[in-house]
Amino acid sequence: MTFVALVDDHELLRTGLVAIINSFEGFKVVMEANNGKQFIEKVKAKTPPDIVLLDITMPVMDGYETSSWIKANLPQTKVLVLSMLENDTAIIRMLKNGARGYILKDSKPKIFKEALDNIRDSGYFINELVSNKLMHYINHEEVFDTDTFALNTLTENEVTFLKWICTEKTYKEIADEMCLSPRTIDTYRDNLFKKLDVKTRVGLAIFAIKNSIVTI
Amino acid sequence: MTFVALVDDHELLRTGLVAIINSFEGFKVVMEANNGKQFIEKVKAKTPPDIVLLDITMPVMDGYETSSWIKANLPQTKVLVLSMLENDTAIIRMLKNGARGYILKDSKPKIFKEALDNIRDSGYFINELVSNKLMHYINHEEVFDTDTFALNTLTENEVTFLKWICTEKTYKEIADEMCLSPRTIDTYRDNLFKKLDVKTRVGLAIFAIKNSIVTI
DNA sequence: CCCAAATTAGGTGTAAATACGTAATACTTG
DNA sequence: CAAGTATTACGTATTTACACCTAATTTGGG
Repeated sequence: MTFVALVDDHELLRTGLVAIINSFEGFKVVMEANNGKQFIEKVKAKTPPDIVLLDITMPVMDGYETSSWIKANLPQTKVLVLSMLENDTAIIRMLKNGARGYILKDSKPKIFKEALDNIRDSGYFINELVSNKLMHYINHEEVFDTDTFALNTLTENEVTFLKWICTEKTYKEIADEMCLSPRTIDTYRDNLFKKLDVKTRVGLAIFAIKNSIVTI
Repeated sequence: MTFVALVDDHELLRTGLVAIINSFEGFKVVMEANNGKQFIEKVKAKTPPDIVLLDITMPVMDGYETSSWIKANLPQTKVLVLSMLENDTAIIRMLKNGARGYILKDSKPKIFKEALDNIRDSGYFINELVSNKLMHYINHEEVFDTDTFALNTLTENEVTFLKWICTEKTYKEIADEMCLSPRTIDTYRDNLFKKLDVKTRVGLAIFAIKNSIVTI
C-alpha cells in the first residue's frame, strides 16, 4: 500500500482527490493539510507518507518552501506537484526543489493514476510539461530559467521600480515617487533591460506581472 | 429535493463537488457537463435542474455564454457561479448574464452549503464579493464595469493590435505585422486610449492582460 | 445608388523613452 | 586605510511614443 498526503488549501479539491485516490487500488490518503506548515506539524507525529501531492499557491508556507523542506527532511517521501500554474518558472522551481512530477489541477483522473503509479514504481513522473523543461535544460543550460535566476538578482529598489513600471507614470514621475533623480531611474531601467533581457518598458511590465511582482 | 447540475471542465473538482453536494440534505447532483455546450445538449433530454453550478473558464462554451443561454432558455434554473476568478470584470459580467451568486473555488464547504440554501430559498446568494460590486453599481452606475463595456466595443483589429501591444515591437513594426500603415496604428492606439481610459502603452498592455486578451 | 459611419491614412509638433559614455558618492572587505 | 563594488547621478543624442487635426477610402443600409 502506498500512503499519500495531500497538501492544498482548496478543501473542495482535496475532497475530490481523497475520493479518487482512495478508489485507486494500492493507494490510500493518510494525511491532509492546508499548507506546508500544517503538513510539517502533522508529519512529525506520524510515519512519513510515500507521496505528497503538493499545491504551490498556498497561504503561510507555499509549495516551493514545502518541497525544499521535504527534500531535506523526508528523503523517502516523493513530491508530486499539483498546480494550476502552467508557467516555466513554477515548473522549474519545483523541479529544482525536488519535485518528482508536475501535473495540472485540471488533469483527468486517468493522468492522476498514471502519475501516482509512475512515481511509486520509478520515482518519477515525466509528462510533457516536465520533459519539455528538461529538454530545454539539456540544450540551454546556461540560459535555463532566466526569470528565476534574474528574480534573485533584483535589488529592493529595482523591485519597487518594477512596480511603478506597471503604472502609467512617466519615469520622471516615478523618480519623484521613489525620491530619486530621474537619472538614477534611467540607470535602473538600463540595468533591468540587461538583467531581464528586454528592450522596452512593456517588456519590464510583463516580466513584473509574470513573476508576480505586481498583481493586476 | 433540489436538483443541481455541475458545469465545469475540472473533473477532479467535480468529483469533490458531487460528494459534498450529495452529502447536503435536500440537494442532489443530477447532471454533469464539461462545458456549456455539453450542458445544453444534456439538458434537452431532461427536466432542467433547479440550480446550475457554473464555472467561467471552460473550453468550447464558457460560463458567460452559458449563463446567458440559461437565462434565456431555462427561466426556472438559477445559476451559481463557481470560479477562481476574483476580478471585478468576471463577477460583474456573470451577474449581468443572470447569475444569482458568485463563490470562489477555494471556498470552504460551509460557504457552499450557505450559497445553495440561499439560492434555493431566496433565489440569490449575496456574499461580500457580490455585494461590493452591487454597492459600487449603486454609487457609480455610469462608470460601472468600464472594462466589460469597453471589451465589447473592441473591433477585431483592435484586439489583434492589443496582442501586439504586449510585445516589445515598436508601433512601426506592429504596422508591418498587421499590414497597415503606421498612421493607422497610431489611430488604433489613440482610439484605444479613449475607449479604455488609459494614457500609455503600458496601460494598454495591462488592460489586455487583465482581460485575457493575451496570456502571459 | 448614395449617404453616413467606420476604417484607414497622413502631417506636424512635443514629450517620453532609449542608448551610451562618464563620474561622484556610499558601502564593503581585505 | 585602500581598493573594489554597488549605488546614485549627469550629459548628449536618437528613436519612439503620444497629441491633435484632417482626409481619403471602404463599408453597410436605406
